[in-house]
Amino acid sequence: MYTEDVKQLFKSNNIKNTQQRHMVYSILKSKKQPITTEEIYKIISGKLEKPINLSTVYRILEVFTEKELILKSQIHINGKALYEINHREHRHHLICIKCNKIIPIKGCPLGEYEQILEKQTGYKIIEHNLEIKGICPKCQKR
Amino acid sequence: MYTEDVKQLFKSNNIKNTQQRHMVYSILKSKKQPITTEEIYKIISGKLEKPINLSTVYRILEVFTEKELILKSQIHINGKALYEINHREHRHHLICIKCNKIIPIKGCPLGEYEQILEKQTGYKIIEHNLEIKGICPKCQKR
DNA sequence: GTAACTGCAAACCTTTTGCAGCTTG
DNA sequence: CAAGCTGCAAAAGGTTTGCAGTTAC
Repeated sequence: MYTEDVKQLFKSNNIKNTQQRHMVYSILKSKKQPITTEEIYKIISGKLEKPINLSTVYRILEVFTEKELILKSQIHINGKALYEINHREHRHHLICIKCNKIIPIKGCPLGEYEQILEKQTGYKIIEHNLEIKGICPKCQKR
Repeated sequence: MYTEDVKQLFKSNNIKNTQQRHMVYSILKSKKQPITTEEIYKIISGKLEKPINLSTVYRILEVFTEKELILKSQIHINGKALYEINHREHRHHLICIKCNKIIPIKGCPLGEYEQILEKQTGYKIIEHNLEIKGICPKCQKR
C-alpha cells in the first residue's frame, strides 16, 4: 500500500509517514497541473478508503510546502490557493481563461533578464512568477 | 473639492460621481504600487473626512475593475487582492520579500515569446502576469 | 511511551450580499 | 423623482486553530 520511495522521501525530510500524508502526496504527484486543497480533499473522500478531514489536508499541504516538497502558488483561482509537486526545476504555466485548464510550459523566457534587472533596480532578485493566460484549443472551437 | 478630470473620467464611463468613489480613485491614483482594499479603507478612515464603509470600498473597486479604470491583481499578498490604477500600458512589478515594497518595472521581457508559445501549444494567448521577487536595497543593508 | 498527527468544531479573515435609507443627475 | 449608491449587519467561502483522542516510531 505504501510506496517505498515516498516513504523514503518523507523520512529524509523528517516527515512522519502517515496514511493521510501519503494519500495527499500521491495525488499531487499524479497531477500534471496545480490543484486546490478542496480538490485533493474531494478525491480522497471520493475513494472508498478512509476519509480525511479538510483541515488535515490544509495542515499537510503546509508541511509539504515548508519542506519544499510542493509549491504553493501565489495566484488564487476563484479565491483558492493552488499546490503542485515541486519538480525542482524552473517552470511556468499556461491557464485557459475559459475552462481553467492549466498546462506547464517548457523553458523560461526570462533568461538573463534577472541580472539586467538587478543592475537597473538595485534589488537582489530571488525568484519570479509568470502566469500566462489564453484560450485552449478545445475552448477556441466552441 | 472634486477634481474636474476625475469627474470627467467617471462621466465618460457612466460612473456616478460620488464622494466615496472620488476618494477611492484619488488614493489609487496617488499610489505607485498596488494596494489592498483594507489599505484604501484605512486611509480614508484615517482622514477626518466622512468615513466610508469597507463593503462600499469593495463595491467601488468592483465597478472600477469592470470599467477597467483599475486592475485587480491575481496575486494575493497574505490572502488579500491588490488593486492599482490601469495605466493602460503593459507593466510588471518587483516585490520585496522582506518589506513587501512593490516597484513597477520598465519594459516587458516577454517580447515575441507569446507568439512562439501560441505555435508551441495551440493556445490563443490573451495576457500574461509576471511578478518578480527580490530584496530591495534598504532591506539588503539590514 | 511519547511526540507528533488527525478529526472535530469553532474561530478567523477576506469578500459578498440583502435591504432600507440616502444621493446624484 | 427615479435610479443607483451607501451603510449596516449578516452570511459566505476559504483557511486556521484549540483541544482531545489516536497513531507512528
